[in-house]
Amino acid sequence: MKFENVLLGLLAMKPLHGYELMKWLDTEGQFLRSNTHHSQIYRELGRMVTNGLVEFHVDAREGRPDAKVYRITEIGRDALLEWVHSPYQPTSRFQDADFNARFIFTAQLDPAAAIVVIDTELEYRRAQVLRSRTRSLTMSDPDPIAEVDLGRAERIGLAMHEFGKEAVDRWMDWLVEMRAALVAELADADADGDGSEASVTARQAEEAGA
Amino acid sequence: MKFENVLLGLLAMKPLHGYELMKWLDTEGQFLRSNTHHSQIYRELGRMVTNGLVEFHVDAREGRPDAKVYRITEIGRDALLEWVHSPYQPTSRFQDADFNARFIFTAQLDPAAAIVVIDTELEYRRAQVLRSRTRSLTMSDPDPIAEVDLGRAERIGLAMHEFGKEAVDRWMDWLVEMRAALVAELADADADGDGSEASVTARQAEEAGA
DNA sequence: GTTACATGTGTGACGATGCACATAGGGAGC
DNA sequence: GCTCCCTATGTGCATCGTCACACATGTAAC
Repeated sequence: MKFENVLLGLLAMKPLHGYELMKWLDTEGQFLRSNTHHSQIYRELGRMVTNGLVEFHVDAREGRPDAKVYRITEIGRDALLEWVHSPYQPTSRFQDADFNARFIFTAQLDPAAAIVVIDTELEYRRAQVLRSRTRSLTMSDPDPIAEVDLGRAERIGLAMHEFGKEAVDRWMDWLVEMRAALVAELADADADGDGSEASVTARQAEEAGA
Repeated sequence: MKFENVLLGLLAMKPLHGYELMKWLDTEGQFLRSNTHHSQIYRELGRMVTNGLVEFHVDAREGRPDAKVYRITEIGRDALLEWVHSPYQPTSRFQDADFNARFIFTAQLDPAAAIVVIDTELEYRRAQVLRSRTRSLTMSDPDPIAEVDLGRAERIGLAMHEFGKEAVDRWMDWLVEMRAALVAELADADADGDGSEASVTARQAEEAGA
Protein backbone atom coordinates (compact mmCIF):
# COMPACT_ATOMS: atom_id res chain seq x y z
CA MET A 1 0.00 0.00 0.00
CA LYS A 2 1.27 3.43 -0.88
CA PHE A 3 1.82 5.91 1.89
CA GLU A 4 0.59 8.52 -0.58
CA ASN A 5 -2.94 7.15 -0.29
CA VAL A 6 -2.99 7.47 3.48
CA LEU A 7 -1.95 11.11 3.23
CA LEU A 8 -4.53 11.73 0.52
CA GLY A 9 -7.21 10.12 2.65
CA LEU A 10 -6.35 12.29 5.63
CA LEU A 11 -6.09 15.47 3.59
CA ALA A 12 -9.50 14.67 2.08
CA MET A 13 -10.91 15.20 5.58
CA LYS A 14 -9.10 18.40 6.34
CA PRO A 15 -6.11 20.46 5.18
CA LEU A 16 -3.16 19.76 7.45
CA HIS A 17 0.53 20.48 7.64
CA GLY A 18 3.32 17.93 7.87
CA TYR A 19 3.86 18.11 11.59
CA GLU A 20 0.17 17.60 12.30
CA LEU A 21 0.12 14.56 10.01
CA MET A 22 3.13 13.15 11.82
CA LYS A 23 1.62 13.73 15.26
CA TRP A 24 -1.71 12.23 14.26
CA LEU A 25 -0.16 9.15 12.71
CA ASP A 26 1.98 8.78 15.81
CA THR A 27 -1.02 8.75 18.16
CA GLU A 28 -4.59 8.28 16.91
CA GLY A 29 -3.50 7.05 13.50
CA GLN A 30 -1.23 4.24 14.62
CA PHE A 31 -3.63 1.66 13.24
CA LEU A 32 -3.26 3.20 9.78
CA ARG A 33 0.50 3.23 9.72
CA SER A 34 3.09 2.60 12.38
CA ASN A 35 6.49 4.17 13.00
CA THR A 36 6.27 6.91 10.41
CA HIS A 37 9.36 9.09 10.46
CA HIS A 38 8.84 12.77 9.84
CA SER A 39 11.39 12.81 7.05
CA GLN A 40 9.21 10.44 5.13
CA ILE A 41 6.16 12.65 5.45
CA TYR A 42 7.91 15.79 4.27
CA ARG A 43 9.52 13.96 1.39
CA GLU A 44 6.24 12.35 0.36
CA LEU A 45 4.37 15.65 0.55
CA GLY A 46 7.02 17.27 -1.61
CA ARG A 47 6.65 14.56 -4.21
CA MET A 48 2.87 14.87 -4.12
CA VAL A 49 3.12 18.61 -4.76
CA THR A 50 5.36 17.87 -7.75
CA ASN A 51 2.75 15.42 -9.04
CA GLY A 52 -0.07 17.87 -8.45
CA LEU A 53 -1.94 15.72 -5.93
CA VAL A 54 -1.79 18.38 -3.22
CA GLU A 55 -1.05 22.08 -2.96
CA PHE A 56 -0.02 24.17 0.02
CA HIS A 57 0.05 27.68 1.41
CA VAL A 58 2.43 28.91 4.08
CA ASP A 59 0.77 29.64 7.40
CA ALA A 60 2.82 32.18 9.37
CA ARG A 61 2.53 31.73 13.13
CA GLU A 62 3.49 33.96 16.01
CA GLY A 63 6.08 32.45 18.30
CA ARG A 64 6.19 29.24 16.26
CA PRO A 65 7.83 28.29 12.98
CA ASP A 66 5.89 28.75 9.76
CA ALA A 67 3.85 25.75 8.65
CA LYS A 68 2.95 24.54 5.16
CA VAL A 69 -0.73 23.68 5.14
CA TYR A 70 -1.47 21.10 2.45
CA ARG A 71 -4.80 20.81 0.67
CA ILE A 72 -5.90 18.03 -1.67
CA THR A 73 -6.38 19.02 -5.33
CA GLU A 74 -8.83 17.75 -7.95
CA ILE A 75 -6.09 15.46 -9.25
CA GLY A 76 -5.50 14.17 -5.74
CA ARG A 77 -9.20 13.58 -5.22
CA ASP A 78 -9.34 11.58 -8.45
CA ALA A 79 -6.30 9.55 -7.44
CA LEU A 80 -7.87 8.80 -4.06
CA LEU A 81 -11.12 7.66 -5.67
CA GLU A 82 -9.23 5.54 -8.16
CA TRP A 83 -7.38 3.83 -5.30
CA VAL A 84 -10.64 3.27 -3.42
CA HIS A 85 -12.15 1.57 -6.45
CA SER A 86 -9.07 -0.46 -7.39
CA PRO A 87 -8.90 -4.17 -6.47
CA TYR A 88 -7.92 -4.86 -2.87
CA GLN A 89 -5.13 -7.35 -2.31
CA PRO A 90 -5.10 -8.78 1.24
CA THR A 91 -1.77 -9.20 3.01
CA SER A 92 -0.62 -12.46 4.55
CA ARG A 93 -0.88 -11.10 8.09
CA PHE A 94 -4.41 -10.24 9.20
CA GLN A 95 -5.58 -7.05 10.86
CA ASP A 96 -2.85 -5.26 9.03
CA ALA A 97 -2.48 -1.49 8.76
CA ASP A 98 -2.92 -2.17 5.06
CA PHE A 99 -6.49 -3.30 5.50
CA ASN A 100 -7.30 -0.64 8.07
CA ALA A 101 -6.26 2.21 5.82
CA ARG A 102 -7.89 0.79 2.75
CA PHE A 103 -11.10 0.01 4.58
CA ILE A 104 -11.61 3.25 6.49
CA PHE A 105 -10.91 5.48 3.51
CA THR A 106 -12.97 3.34 1.18
CA ALA A 107 -15.84 3.27 3.66
CA GLN A 108 -16.05 7.01 4.04
CA LEU A 109 -15.97 7.53 0.30
CA ASP A 110 -18.03 4.60 -1.00
CA PRO A 111 -19.70 2.10 1.36
CA ALA A 112 -20.59 -0.33 -1.44
CA ALA A 113 -16.91 -0.53 -2.40
CA ALA A 114 -16.07 -1.06 1.28
CA ILE A 115 -18.31 -4.14 1.30
CA VAL A 116 -16.35 -5.54 -1.61
CA VAL A 117 -13.14 -4.91 0.35
CA ILE A 118 -14.56 -6.83 3.32
CA ASP A 119 -15.64 -9.72 1.10
CA THR A 120 -12.19 -9.93 -0.46
CA GLU A 121 -10.58 -9.92 2.97
CA LEU A 122 -12.98 -12.56 4.30
CA GLU A 123 -12.47 -14.88 1.37
CA TYR A 124 -8.69 -14.61 1.69
CA ARG A 125 -8.75 -15.30 5.45
CA ARG A 126 -11.05 -18.30 5.05
CA ALA A 127 -8.71 -19.81 2.47
CA GLN A 128 -5.76 -19.03 4.74
CA VAL A 129 -7.36 -20.75 7.72
CA LEU A 130 -8.03 -23.86 5.64
CA ARG A 131 -4.42 -23.97 4.45
CA SER A 132 -3.02 -23.58 7.96
CA ARG A 133 -5.05 -26.35 9.67
CA THR A 134 -2.51 -29.08 9.08
CA ARG A 135 0.75 -27.20 9.44
CA SER A 136 3.13 -27.06 12.35
CA LEU A 137 6.29 -25.20 13.23
CA THR A 138 8.43 -28.32 13.34
CA MET A 139 11.37 -28.84 11.06
CA SER A 140 12.18 -32.39 10.05
CA ASP A 141 15.56 -33.86 10.92
CA PRO A 142 16.74 -31.04 13.15
CA ASP A 143 20.38 -30.44 14.03
CA PRO A 144 20.37 -27.54 16.47
CA ILE A 145 23.34 -25.77 18.01
CA ALA A 146 23.92 -26.58 21.66
CA GLU A 147 22.01 -23.65 23.12
CA VAL A 148 18.64 -24.16 21.48
CA ASP A 149 15.81 -26.05 23.13
CA LEU A 150 13.66 -27.30 20.26
CA GLY A 151 11.02 -28.70 22.57
CA ARG A 152 10.36 -25.32 24.15
CA ALA A 153 10.35 -23.64 20.75
CA GLU A 154 7.79 -26.17 19.56
CA ARG A 155 5.52 -25.64 22.57
CA ILE A 156 5.66 -21.87 22.20
CA GLY A 157 5.13 -22.09 18.47
CA LEU A 158 1.99 -24.11 19.04
CA ALA A 159 0.73 -21.66 21.65
CA MET A 160 1.30 -18.77 19.26
CA HIS A 161 -0.44 -20.68 16.52
CA GLU A 162 -3.44 -21.25 18.80
CA PHE A 163 -3.63 -17.59 19.69
CA GLY A 164 -3.35 -16.67 16.03
CA LYS A 165 -6.17 -19.00 15.03
CA GLU A 166 -8.52 -17.58 17.63
CA ALA A 167 -7.55 -14.04 16.71
CA VAL A 168 -8.29 -14.69 13.04
CA ASP A 169 -11.66 -16.19 13.94
CA ARG A 170 -12.58 -13.11 15.96
CA TRP A 171 -11.31 -10.90 13.16
CA MET A 172 -13.56 -12.65 10.68
CA ASP A 173 -16.50 -12.29 13.07
CA TRP A 174 -15.82 -8.57 13.27
CA LEU A 175 -15.68 -8.33 9.49
CA VAL A 176 -19.05 -10.09 9.18
CA GLU A 177 -20.59 -7.71 11.71
CA MET A 178 -19.16 -4.69 9.97
CA ARG A 179 -20.42 -5.95 6.64
CA ALA A 180 -23.93 -6.34 8.03
CA ALA A 181 -23.84 -2.81 9.42
CA LEU A 182 -22.82 -1.38 6.07
CA VAL A 183 -25.51 -3.35 4.23
CA ALA A 184 -28.12 -2.13 6.71
CA GLU A 185 -26.95 1.44 6.27
CA LEU A 186 -27.26 1.18 2.51
CA ALA A 187 -30.71 -0.38 2.80
CA ASP A 188 -31.84 2.49 5.03
CA ALA A 189 -30.53 5.06 2.63
CA ASP A 190 -32.43 3.29 -0.15
CA ALA A 191 -35.66 3.13 1.87
CA ASP A 192 -35.44 6.87 2.54
CA GLY A 193 -35.68 7.40 -1.19
CA ASP A 194 -32.64 9.59 -1.09
CA GLY A 195 -32.18 10.51 -4.73
CA SER A 196 -28.67 11.86 -4.30
CA GLU A 197 -26.41 10.63 -7.04
CA ALA A 198 -23.58 10.29 -4.54
CA SER A 199 -25.35 7.67 -2.44
CA VAL A 200 -25.37 4.00 -3.30
CA THR A 201 -28.34 1.70 -3.23
CA ALA A 202 -29.01 -1.51 -1.34
CA ARG A 203 -29.19 -3.25 -4.68
CA GLN A 204 -25.58 -2.25 -5.30
CA ALA A 205 -24.69 -3.67 -1.93
CA GLU A 206 -26.37 -6.93 -2.80
CA GLU A 207 -24.44 -7.07 -6.05
CA ALA A 208 -21.29 -6.50 -4.05
CA GLY A 209 -22.19 -9.49 -1.91
CA ALA A 210 -23.00 -11.78 -4.83
CA MET B 1 14.37 -5.96 13.52
CA LYS B 2 17.05 -7.29 11.27
CA PHE B 3 16.20 -10.01 8.81
CA GLU B 4 19.67 -11.36 9.54
CA ASN B 5 18.57 -12.41 13.02
CA VAL B 6 15.63 -14.41 11.71
CA LEU B 7 17.91 -16.31 9.35
CA LEU B 8 20.43 -16.88 12.14
CA GLY B 9 17.68 -18.17 14.40
CA LEU B 10 16.47 -20.62 11.79
CA LEU B 11 19.96 -21.79 10.86
CA ALA B 12 20.64 -22.36 14.58
CA MET B 13 17.99 -25.08 14.43
CA LYS B 14 19.24 -26.75 11.29
CA PRO B 15 21.45 -26.08 8.26
CA LEU B 16 19.27 -25.06 5.34
CA HIS B 17 19.64 -23.69 1.84
CA GLY B 18 18.10 -20.51 0.52
CA TYR B 19 15.16 -22.07 -1.23
CA GLU B 20 14.14 -23.98 1.89
CA LEU B 21 14.32 -20.82 3.97
CA MET B 22 12.14 -19.05 1.43
CA LYS B 23 9.57 -21.84 1.36
CA TRP B 24 9.44 -22.07 5.14
CA LEU B 25 9.03 -18.33 5.63
CA ASP B 26 6.34 -18.36 2.96
CA THR B 27 4.26 -21.01 4.78
CA GLU B 28 4.92 -22.00 8.39
CA GLY B 29 7.06 -18.97 9.10
CA GLN B 30 4.62 -16.27 8.02
CA PHE B 31 4.25 -15.10 11.59
CA LEU B 32 7.99 -14.40 11.73
CA ARG B 33 8.17 -12.40 8.54
CA SER B 34 5.69 -11.81 5.73
CA ASN B 35 6.20 -11.42 2.02
CA THR B 36 9.86 -12.28 1.86
CA HIS B 37 11.18 -12.24 -1.68
CA HIS B 38 13.75 -14.86 -2.61
CA SER B 39 16.17 -12.24 -3.90
CA GLN B 40 16.34 -10.78 -0.43
CA ILE B 41 17.22 -14.13 1.12
CA TYR B 42 20.02 -14.88 -1.31
CA ARG B 43 21.45 -11.39 -0.98
CA GLU B 44 21.27 -11.51 2.81
CA LEU B 45 22.90 -14.94 2.93
CA GLY B 46 25.68 -13.68 0.69
CA ARG B 47 26.26 -10.74 2.99
CA MET B 48 26.25 -13.01 6.03
CA VAL B 49 28.90 -15.23 4.44
CA THR B 50 31.01 -12.13 3.83
CA ASN B 51 30.62 -11.19 7.48
CA GLY B 52 31.45 -14.70 8.63
CA LEU B 53 28.10 -15.35 10.32
CA VAL B 54 27.36 -18.40 8.19
CA GLU B 55 29.25 -20.76 5.90
CA PHE B 56 27.99 -23.09 3.18
CA HIS B 57 28.84 -26.17 1.20
CA VAL B 58 27.41 -27.00 -2.21
CA ASP B 59 25.05 -29.95 -2.20
CA ALA B 60 24.91 -31.53 -5.66
CA ARG B 61 21.57 -33.15 -6.41
CA GLU B 62 20.52 -35.53 -9.15
CA GLY B 63 17.88 -34.15 -11.42
CA ARG B 64 17.68 -30.92 -9.45
CA PRO B 65 19.85 -27.80 -9.34
CA ASP B 66 22.73 -27.68 -6.86
CA ALA B 67 21.89 -26.15 -3.51
CA LYS B 68 24.06 -24.14 -1.13
CA VAL B 69 23.48 -25.47 2.36
CA TYR B 70 24.21 -22.79 4.94
CA ARG B 71 25.43 -23.55 8.45
CA ILE B 72 25.76 -21.07 11.31
CA THR B 73 29.32 -20.33 12.47
CA GLU B 74 30.70 -19.51 15.91
CA ILE B 75 30.56 -15.83 15.00
CA GLY B 76 26.96 -16.23 13.92
CA ARG B 77 26.09 -18.03 17.13
CA ASP B 78 27.62 -15.19 19.15
CA ALA B 79 25.74 -12.59 17.11
CA LEU B 80 22.49 -14.48 17.67
CA LEU B 81 23.07 -14.68 21.43
CA GLU B 82 23.97 -11.01 21.53
CA TRP B 83 20.70 -10.14 19.80
CA VAL B 84 18.76 -12.37 22.17
CA HIS B 85 20.29 -10.58 25.15
CA SER B 86 20.01 -7.06 23.76
CA PRO B 87 17.17 -4.79 24.95
CA TYR B 88 13.84 -5.45 23.28
CA GLN B 89 12.03 -2.43 21.85
CA PRO B 90 8.29 -3.06 21.33
CA THR B 91 6.64 -1.79 18.16
CA SER B 92 3.58 0.42 18.19
CA ARG B 93 1.39 -2.30 16.69
CA PHE B 94 0.91 -5.33 18.89
CA GLN B 95 1.29 -8.98 17.93
CA ASP B 96 3.85 -7.92 15.39
CA ALA B 97 6.18 -10.22 13.50
CA ASP B 98 8.86 -8.27 15.36
CA PHE B 99 7.79 -9.61 18.71
CA ASN B 100 7.12 -13.10 17.39
CA ALA B 101 10.61 -13.52 16.00
CA ARG B 102 12.31 -11.99 18.96
CA PHE B 103 10.29 -14.01 21.44
CA ILE B 104 10.50 -17.44 19.83
CA PHE B 105 14.23 -17.27 19.22
CA THR B 106 14.92 -15.82 22.63
CA ALA B 107 12.76 -18.45 24.29
CA GLN B 108 14.54 -21.38 22.72
CA LEU B 109 17.94 -19.98 23.61
CA ASP B 110 17.33 -18.44 27.03
CA PRO B 111 13.95 -18.67 28.78
CA ALA B 112 14.92 -16.13 31.46
CA ALA B 113 15.66 -13.58 28.75
CA ALA B 114 12.33 -14.44 27.13
CA ILE B 115 10.58 -13.51 30.37
CA VAL B 116 12.25 -10.11 30.23
CA VAL B 117 11.02 -9.72 26.65
CA ILE B 118 7.47 -10.51 27.77
CA ASP B 119 7.70 -8.04 30.65
CA THR B 120 8.94 -5.31 28.33
CA GLU B 121 6.12 -6.02 25.91
CA LEU B 122 3.52 -6.08 28.67
CA GLU B 123 4.68 -2.83 30.20
CA TYR B 124 4.61 -1.13 26.82
CA ARG B 125 1.10 -2.40 26.01
CA ARG B 126 -0.24 -1.35 29.41
CA ALA B 127 1.09 2.17 28.92
CA GLN B 128 -0.30 2.18 25.39
CA VAL B 129 -3.76 1.18 26.59
CA LEU B 130 -3.76 3.93 29.20
CA ARG B 131 -2.75 6.51 26.61
CA SER B 132 -5.46 5.43 24.19
CA ARG B 133 -8.39 5.46 26.63
CA THR B 134 -9.36 9.04 25.98
CA ARG B 135 -8.54 9.40 22.36
CA SER B 136 -10.82 9.22 19.37
CA LEU B 137 -10.42 9.25 15.63
CA THR B 138 -12.12 12.59 15.23
CA MET B 139 -10.33 15.59 13.82
CA SER B 140 -11.34 18.96 15.11
CA ASP B 141 -12.76 21.54 12.73
CA PRO B 142 -13.10 19.21 9.73
CA ASP B 143 -13.38 20.48 6.17
CA PRO B 144 -13.89 17.37 4.05
CA ILE B 145 -14.17 17.11 0.29
CA ALA B 146 -17.68 16.44 -1.00
CA GLU B 147 -17.41 12.66 -1.25
CA VAL B 148 -16.41 11.83 2.30
CA ASP B 149 -18.91 10.83 4.97
CA LEU B 150 -17.26 11.78 8.25
CA GLY B 151 -20.04 10.27 10.32
CA ARG B 152 -19.55 6.84 8.83
CA ALA B 153 -15.79 7.15 9.16
CA GLU B 154 -16.23 8.03 12.83
CA ARG B 155 -18.53 5.06 13.49
CA ILE B 156 -16.17 2.64 11.76
CA GLY B 157 -13.18 4.16 13.50
CA LEU B 158 -14.83 3.59 16.86
CA ALA B 159 -15.70 0.00 15.96
CA MET B 160 -12.10 -0.65 14.92
CA HIS B 161 -10.89 0.94 18.10
CA GLU B 162 -13.17 -1.33 20.15
CA PHE B 163 -11.93 -4.39 18.35
CA GLY B 164 -8.37 -3.27 18.85
CA LYS B 165 -8.85 -2.74 22.58
CA GLU B 166 -10.29 -6.21 23.05
CA ALA B 167 -7.55 -7.72 20.92
CA VAL B 168 -4.85 -6.02 22.98
CA ASP B 169 -6.48 -7.23 26.20
CA ARG B 170 -6.47 -10.81 24.94
CA TRP B 171 -2.91 -10.39 23.77
CA MET B 172 -1.84 -9.26 27.22
CA ASP B 173 -3.69 -12.22 28.76
CA TRP B 174 -1.78 -14.54 26.46
CA LEU B 175 1.50 -12.91 27.43
CA VAL B 176 0.72 -13.36 31.12
CA GLU B 177 -0.10 -17.04 30.57
CA MET B 178 3.06 -17.57 28.58
CA ARG B 179 5.10 -15.85 31.24
CA ALA B 180 3.66 -18.12 33.92
CA ALA B 181 4.46 -21.19 31.84
CA LEU B 182 8.06 -20.08 31.43
CA VAL B 183 8.45 -19.32 35.11
CA ALA B 184 7.02 -22.73 36.00
CA GLU B 185 9.40 -24.40 33.59
CA LEU B 186 12.37 -22.64 35.15
CA ALA B 187 11.20 -23.57 38.65
CA ASP B 188 10.94 -27.22 37.59
CA ALA B 189 14.42 -27.16 36.12
CA ASP B 190 15.69 -25.68 39.39
CA ALA B 191 13.91 -28.27 41.50
CA ASP B 192 15.48 -31.03 39.43
CA GLY B 193 18.83 -29.73 40.59
CA ASP B 194 20.05 -29.59 37.04
CA GLY B 195 23.54 -28.21 37.45
CA SER B 196 24.08 -27.45 33.80
CA GLU B 197 25.75 -24.10 33.35
CA ALA B 198 23.60 -23.41 30.29
CA SER B 199 20.33 -23.57 32.21
CA VAL B 200 18.94 -20.65 34.15
CA THR B 201 17.50 -20.73 37.63
CA ALA B 202 14.12 -19.75 38.99
CA ARG B 203 15.87 -17.07 40.99
CA GLN B 204 17.04 -15.51 37.75
CA ALA B 205 13.46 -15.58 36.52
CA GLU B 206 12.30 -13.84 39.67
CA GLU B 207 14.94 -11.18 39.17
CA ALA B 208 13.68 -10.78 35.63
CA GLY B 209 10.19 -10.17 36.96
CA ALA B 210 11.25 -7.62 39.56
C1' DG C 1 6.41 -30.91 -29.28
C1' DT C 2 5.44 -27.37 -26.30
C1' DT C 3 3.83 -25.21 -22.46
C1' DA C 4 3.64 -24.77 -17.66
C1' DC C 5 5.37 -25.51 -13.10
C1' DA C 6 8.70 -26.64 -9.30
C1' DT C 7 13.45 -26.53 -7.76
C1' DG C 8 17.44 -23.93 -7.25
C1' DT C 9 20.45 -19.70 -7.69
C1' DG C 10 21.35 -15.18 -8.60
C1' DT C 11 21.82 -9.57 -10.58
C1' DG C 12 20.29 -4.82 -11.64
C1' DA C 13 17.32 -1.12 -10.98
C1' DC C 14 14.50 1.76 -8.32
C1' DG C 15 11.58 3.31 -4.80
C1' DA C 16 10.62 3.03 0.26
C1' DT C 17 12.25 3.32 4.79
C1' DG C 18 15.11 4.57 8.76
C1' DC C 19 18.62 7.09 11.05
C1' DA C 20 21.64 10.84 11.68
C1' DC C 21 22.34 15.52 11.05
C1' DA C 22 20.86 20.48 10.22
C1' DT C 23 18.19 24.75 11.22
C1' DA C 24 15.47 27.94 14.01
C1' DG C 25 12.52 30.17 17.52
C1' DG C 26 10.09 29.74 21.93
C1' DG C 27 9.12 28.23 26.79
C1' DA C 28 10.22 25.65 31.24
C1' DG C 29 13.24 24.36 34.70
C1' DC C 30 17.92 24.54 37.13
C1' DG D 1 23.21 31.45 31.34
C1' DC D 2 22.44 26.62 30.24
C1' DT D 3 20.03 22.63 28.99
C1' DC D 4 16.15 20.24 27.60
C1' DC D 5 11.82 19.73 25.13
C1' DC D 6 8.23 21.21 21.65
C1' DT D 7 7.07 23.11 17.25
C1' DA D 8 8.26 23.03 12.37
C1' DT D 9 10.88 22.03 8.29
C1' DG D 10 14.15 19.64 5.66
C1' DT D 11 18.84 16.86 3.42
C1' DG D 12 22.09 12.94 2.90
C1' DC D 13 23.11 8.33 3.07
C1' DA D 14 22.73 3.48 3.73
C1' DT D 15 19.92 -0.22 3.93
C1' DC D 16 15.59 -2.63 2.88
C1' DG D 17 12.07 -4.22 -0.10
C1' DT D 18 10.11 -5.16 -4.63
C1' DC D 19 9.98 -6.15 -9.31
C1' DA D 20 11.88 -7.65 -13.47
C1' DC D 21 15.07 -10.40 -15.68
C1' DA D 22 18.32 -14.37 -16.11
C1' DC D 23 19.78 -19.28 -16.24
C1' DA D 24 19.60 -24.42 -15.57
C1' DT D 25 17.04 -28.81 -15.09
C1' DG D 26 13.26 -32.33 -14.42
C1' DT D 27 8.42 -33.60 -14.70
C1' DA D 28 3.64 -33.47 -15.76
C1' DA D 29 -0.01 -31.97 -18.56
C1' DC D 30 -1.94 -30.77 -23.13
